[in-house]
Amino acid sequence: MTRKKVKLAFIVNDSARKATFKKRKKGLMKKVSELSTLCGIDACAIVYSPYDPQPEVWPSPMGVQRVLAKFRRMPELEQSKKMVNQESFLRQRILKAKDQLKKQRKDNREKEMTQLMFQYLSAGKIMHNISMVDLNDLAWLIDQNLKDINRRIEVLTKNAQSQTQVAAPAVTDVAAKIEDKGQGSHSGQGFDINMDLMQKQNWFMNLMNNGGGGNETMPFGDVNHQNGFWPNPFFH
Amino acid sequence: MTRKKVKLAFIVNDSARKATFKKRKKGLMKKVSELSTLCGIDACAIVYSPYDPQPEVWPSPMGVQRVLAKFRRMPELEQSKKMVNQESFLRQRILKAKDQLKKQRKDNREKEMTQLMFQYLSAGKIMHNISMVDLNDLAWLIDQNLKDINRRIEVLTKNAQSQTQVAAPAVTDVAAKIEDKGQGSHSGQGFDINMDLMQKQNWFMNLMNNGGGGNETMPFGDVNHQNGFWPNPFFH
DNA sequence: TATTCTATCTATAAACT
DNA sequence: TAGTTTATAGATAGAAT
Repeated sequence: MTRKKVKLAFIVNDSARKATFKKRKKGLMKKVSELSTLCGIDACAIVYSPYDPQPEVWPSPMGVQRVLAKFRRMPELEQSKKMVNQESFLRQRILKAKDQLKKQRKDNREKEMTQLMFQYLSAGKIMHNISMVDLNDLAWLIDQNLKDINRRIEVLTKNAQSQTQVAAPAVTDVAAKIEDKGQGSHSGQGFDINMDLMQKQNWFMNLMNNGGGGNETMPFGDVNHQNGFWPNPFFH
Repeated sequence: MTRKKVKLAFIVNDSARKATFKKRKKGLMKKVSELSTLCGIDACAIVYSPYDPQPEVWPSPMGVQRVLAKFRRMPELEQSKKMVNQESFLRQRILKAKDQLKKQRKDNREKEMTQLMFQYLSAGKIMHNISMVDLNDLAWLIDQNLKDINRRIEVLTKNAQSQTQVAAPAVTDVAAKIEDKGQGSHSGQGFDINMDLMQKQNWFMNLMNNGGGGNETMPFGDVNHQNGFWPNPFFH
């Protein structure tokens, strides 16, 4: 079937519009009824249609009259406060859609970087033609993963002291794989999981600046870094 | 998580009620908005809550006033016609629930009989302590299956004349399995897929009446049958 | 045209932050 | 308490009857 997401616009086809009207009016009335019952509040709805001279109302003519009276009793100015009108309603929805787009982009970017990360891990060699921006994000992602692993290690360490010796080396092995194959052989050293963020950033920058030769690159160099803040790069 | 089906009743917990109110009011307003846009009709909603002295309305104070004026202009008697009030609304829902229950029971019964049918097929022997009612329904079910198979055969026969010889025996084999293992050996005969419904009913009745011995039971006997109508037994 | 069916979309209860 | 997330309940578009 592959039902499409409805375009929120007047339905031109007459019979389709009538069918939709019937279904949605019914759904709407049910919603009003539920809202009123669940939350114990006064509410009413009035719906006019070309299919019937009478409006359809909820909960009843009397109920509507009562709520209307309450509404009319209020000064005009008060009525306008806190109200949901069509314009502000649409603005809200647009804003929400934008937020969702932003979030989606962030998620996509994160997936992209994860894929890149696994390419590094499985290919076992340095990829060329990767932009500075990608490397930056990739570094951030790896850092996040290491943090997660460290948190996990802490938990395990607390739960069973004997497991510390098993869990910790597992982490350094994974990181070392990038380092060893890509850089030549610093194999004895492993990846310092406590190395600060700046150092890791620099490692990636050096990797980048030294092109593909890479044999003399020191992965854990100590060159200049601009500031002490490493923002989440996925918030573009 | 296993979210429960909401009981449609006043939410006693204050914070839960407020949270639900906010979510559902927003959802409701969206629904009114969509109904109005999609179907190009006049509609309004007014919601009072203890959380705000102002009512929340849709589409706007002016819009509400306009719809209200239209509503008030109508004679009282007219207003009451075709209206959805709480009572008729509930009656509708109860009726629908009853229909659904009925349908569910029918479905359950059909599944039960299907299971029974496969027990016959796989156990390869006659089950005892099966009620007349069950046998009746089972017979109906098997008959339905045979009809389906025959329809299928017809289609295949039309599509490729050569397939007739392959498809037709497959049917008789399945039916013969019940017959052979259960009854002794009438193996050469097979199951006459064109046998009329009455004959099948009688076959089951005979099966029933002859108890478990079953060696001398003629499955396709021709004894007395009360009427020529075999209703769908699942409509209890 | 109305009703029924069902795959899919949407609303939202409950858990989590 | 309010906002966010996630999985399920509910609504409904489009097709079939």
